Amino acid sequence: MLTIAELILWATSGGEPEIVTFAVLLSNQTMAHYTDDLNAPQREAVLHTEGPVMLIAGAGSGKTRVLTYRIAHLLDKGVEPYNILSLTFTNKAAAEMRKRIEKLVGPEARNIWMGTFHSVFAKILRFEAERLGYPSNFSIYDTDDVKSLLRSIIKELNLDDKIYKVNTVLNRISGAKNRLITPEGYAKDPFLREDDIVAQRPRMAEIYQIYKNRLFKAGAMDFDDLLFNTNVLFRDCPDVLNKYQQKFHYVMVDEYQDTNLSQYLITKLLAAVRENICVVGDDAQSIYAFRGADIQNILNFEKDYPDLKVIKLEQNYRSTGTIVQAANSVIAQNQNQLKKKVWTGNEDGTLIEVIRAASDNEEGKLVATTIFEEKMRENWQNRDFAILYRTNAQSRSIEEALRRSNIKYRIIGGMSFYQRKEIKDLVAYLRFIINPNDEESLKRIINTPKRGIGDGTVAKLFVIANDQGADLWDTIKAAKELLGTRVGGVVDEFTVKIQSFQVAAQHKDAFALASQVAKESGLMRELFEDKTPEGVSRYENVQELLNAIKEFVDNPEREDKSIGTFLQEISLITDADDKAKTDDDAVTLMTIHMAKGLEFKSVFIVGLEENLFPSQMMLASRADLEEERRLFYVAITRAEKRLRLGYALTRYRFGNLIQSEPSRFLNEIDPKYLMMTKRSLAESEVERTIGPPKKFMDQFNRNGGTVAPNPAKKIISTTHVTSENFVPSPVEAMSVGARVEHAKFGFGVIKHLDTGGPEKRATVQFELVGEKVMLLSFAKLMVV
DNA sequence: GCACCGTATCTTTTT
DNA sequence: GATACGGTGC
Repeated sequence: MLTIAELILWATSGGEPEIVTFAVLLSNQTMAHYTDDLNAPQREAVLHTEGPVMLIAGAGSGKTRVLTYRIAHLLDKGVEPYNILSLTFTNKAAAEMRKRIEKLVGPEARNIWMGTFHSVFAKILRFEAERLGYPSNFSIYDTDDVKSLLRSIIKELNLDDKIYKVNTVLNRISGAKNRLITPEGYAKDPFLREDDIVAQRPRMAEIYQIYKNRLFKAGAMDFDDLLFNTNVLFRDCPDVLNKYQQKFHYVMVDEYQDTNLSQYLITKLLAAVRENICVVGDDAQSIYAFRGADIQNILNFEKDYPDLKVIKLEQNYRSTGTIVQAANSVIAQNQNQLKKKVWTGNEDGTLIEVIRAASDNEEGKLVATTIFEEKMRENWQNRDFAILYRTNAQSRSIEEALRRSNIKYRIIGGMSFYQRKEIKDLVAYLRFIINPNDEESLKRIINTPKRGIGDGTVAKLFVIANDQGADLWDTIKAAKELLGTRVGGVVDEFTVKIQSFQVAAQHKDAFALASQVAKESGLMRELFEDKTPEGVSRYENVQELLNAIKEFVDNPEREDKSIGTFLQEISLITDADDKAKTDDDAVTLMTIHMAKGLEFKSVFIVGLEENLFPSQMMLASRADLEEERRLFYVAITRAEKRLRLGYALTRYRFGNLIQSEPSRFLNEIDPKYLMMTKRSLAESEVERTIGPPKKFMDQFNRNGGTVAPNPAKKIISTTHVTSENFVPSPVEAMSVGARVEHAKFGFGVIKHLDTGGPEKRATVQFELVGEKVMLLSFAKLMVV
């Protein structure tokens, strides 16, 4: 029996008339069916296809479902899939959406233009490269390539690399490109110049200019160029712009709050003719300002399209009431935000647990044991859990603990497959074969495996190529004349080998070519001879790359099987996209940034410490701190059922121990949603050596936070079981010498009353915890 | 030209 | 605790 989708497909591809009617009927039913499980604003968003639409979609509000249905609805209405452009934030999100649309409407979903800004426009640039003077086989430089090139330039200019730090230079250039500032524009900009002069690096503009020239000469683009050059293309070639304007009848942009100026302009240009543009965003989840994202794009949007339809999705279907309200209480502290009320009909669920650990290692252990217990209790699987952190470096201690507890885990982010040295080496060969001006690839392979061509020789060749304006490839082919016969001869052998590969590339498919290169370059032999475990693993990685190329070539759905296309695709793959990684049942570890858009039953946010989260670097301005807070908001809203917040009192950083204080963010959650668990195995030891984490605990107690009954056997000596008839006494009842009971600190005597300040305060000598100063308006004390 | 070793700096987050 | 760079000795 055919599925409805298949029927529709059959009908639309020319079935018999009766069937068509039947299918249309079914199709309408399908519509009715799939709009049935949408709420009113969601349905409106799906059905309102013509004209500009902006969806303000709160966390967990079913945004992906709306986008999926919306596209399915367009296809249902007869829009051709290749007339739809859908831009997502990650390749994974695109793949996921494509899968879901395919379920609804069938295989025609494959022809929708769907992907990240970078991948979609890289594809377009490849078609149109000549218009910009680029080869269509242009290389895409990743961050490592870019840094290496910048290092060379800084060195060649004889600049101090302590002042001109590669990362700083890269950030400056990247920031400029994202705002569409050219090197000439950079040099003229008084603000940029002022910044650079203050920072003692007056030659930034010059570096930018040289960098740009070198990329162009190498036939290479960096990530930012993919967007920058798309803008140049559309500006300088109106016919090309017109072509794509006519092509894309419907444009959709997900995660609109994270677009930068460059991306904003591209979408605006593409949608200018039909204005069928739908953007989806949530200002509360804007976490990429550091990459040039600008919330203003959302505000500008209303100005750009006066007849804009704004739809707000505010009902959260993902999380418990507690989690939603806690998240709201956090984000409410930001001044900059659009008005929006996220709510949920879900039950309140359990309180959010705060886990305090003595050290980062203990934090890992507590997380591991908690996961173990919860898995048993709820019968959940590893894949239901995620551990989120601010920086990649934090994964180490968690990994260690999970390994010891035999809990399977996977790490998203960090070094991806395609960043490994052995992979990059082989990829560099392939890249160089189809683009022999690719300077960075040449640097990588000219002496790999070792063939006696040292840094000095390579530097010499680059100087010749750059000074005389000659092609890099022509230069090294002439090595024999340019260098001595000894080194020149070796370089010559290398170019001959490359040329033989280039010939092979003419008639062999990508897989055959890659296999030949792996073998004849000597890369495989070198790795094969290394019998250390790392060496074996490297050898296997290269095999895996070859397998991936084989799969690429064997895929019948693919029309373009050229090695160039393969290289382009892998250069834009990130670790998060790796499908193999999400297949087995494992706990997920990743940064909060990577977690955006995902959801898990049980979420741990760890490392909630001042200077770590919020990050030290984000404390300077309110805007930065607010971005950190949005990041915290994103983290909280990943959780469906359970949320736990962890912090450690000590942590290794740089390899030496530092003390940390609980994050201010802990104080920003309304304490009525929190529960303090005293799980820490070494708790008493912590108190003795470090003292209680005063700031957070004080406020926590004062505000009436809940302390959970200790799940472990040991009761901490400071825990007090409140009397049955405990009722806090009014402030007037307090007097010096009175014996009082406190919900948490137990019994004590008031030593001193201070009524002078704005708040009445009492100094109380407790039997269990010693002397404490308490604000009477907050502290719950009962006179006994 | 290359292999080895000590030192400095680094950590925010990503396409 | 890693990596990248400079210095040293072969």
